[in-house]
Amino acid sequence: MVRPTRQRAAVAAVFDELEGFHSAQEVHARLRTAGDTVGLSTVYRAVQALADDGELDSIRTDSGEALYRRCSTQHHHHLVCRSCGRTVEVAGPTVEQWADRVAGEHGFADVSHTLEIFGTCADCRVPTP
Amino acid sequence: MVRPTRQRAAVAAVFDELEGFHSAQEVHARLRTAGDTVGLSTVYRAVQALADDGELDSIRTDSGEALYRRCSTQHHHHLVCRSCGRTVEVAGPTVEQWADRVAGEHGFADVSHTLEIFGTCADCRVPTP
DNA sequence: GAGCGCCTGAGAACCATTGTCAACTCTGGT
DNA sequence: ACCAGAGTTGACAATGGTTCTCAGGCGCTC
Repeated sequence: MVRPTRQRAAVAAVFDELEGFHSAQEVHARLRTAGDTVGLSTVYRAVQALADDGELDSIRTDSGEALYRRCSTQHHHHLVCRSCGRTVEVAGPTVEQWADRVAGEHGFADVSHTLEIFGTCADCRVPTP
Repeated sequence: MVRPTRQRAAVAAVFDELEGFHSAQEVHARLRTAGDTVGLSTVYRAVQALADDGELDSIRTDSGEALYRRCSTQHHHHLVCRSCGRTVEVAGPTVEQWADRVAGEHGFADVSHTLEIFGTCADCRVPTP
């Protein structure tokens, strides 16, 4: 049984306030400085629980750190700027279908997939003369 | 100055022999069992150097482990069995184009992407009666 | 062959993440 | 309200991939 607790609410609240991706460590630090003492383990657990429930979306940085963010329930992918980290959510029915079809053709069932697109966004691109 | 050494050649050779993605740890273990003693640190350095040179491509697993593979001239993705780990290489021109187009629409340049498909292969699926 | 640097490698350090476990706190039944 | 039981918490230890350190090794050039 999942029980609503102060700590869980606190973690969820952080993602309501913040835009974009944030690490568990960051959430923990933020709660600490806000005077809201929540154990680090608890933050990790809460964040993972939220991710399991589909309330948070997670990606990995190049350094292997896990980042989470409040996301829409519908399945989508991310377009991430290599320079400033800005992310755009993109939906791609085409890709979903393609992935399912290809997997099916090879006899794979219960299919899921991960897709991240990286690039340099317009703001970060240096206007080379 | 970059100097060609036995160790670096050994690491590069591993990726010539192997298909798909492999971790630095795995490369190290493989060299060890092959009687080719190369320090773990050196494997990490070699792998990163190769990645910097664009000879290897890297991704992160869900657990945060870094995987590398030889950049084949031909771009493709992987269909991985969750149970036995069997992988199938799949090419998807559709996806490539879609990714480029979507990125372009959002003003992103210099686009790359990672895509992995997970599922349960026919052999591992339990024939539920 | 000699000297200069880059390179190597064993181990320690690092750090995000996960595991442990006793104490705690909801929740439902009485 | 009270109690019992089960989910939760949090300080701390442990884990594991990756990086750092530094003394010694080795390739290159002269």
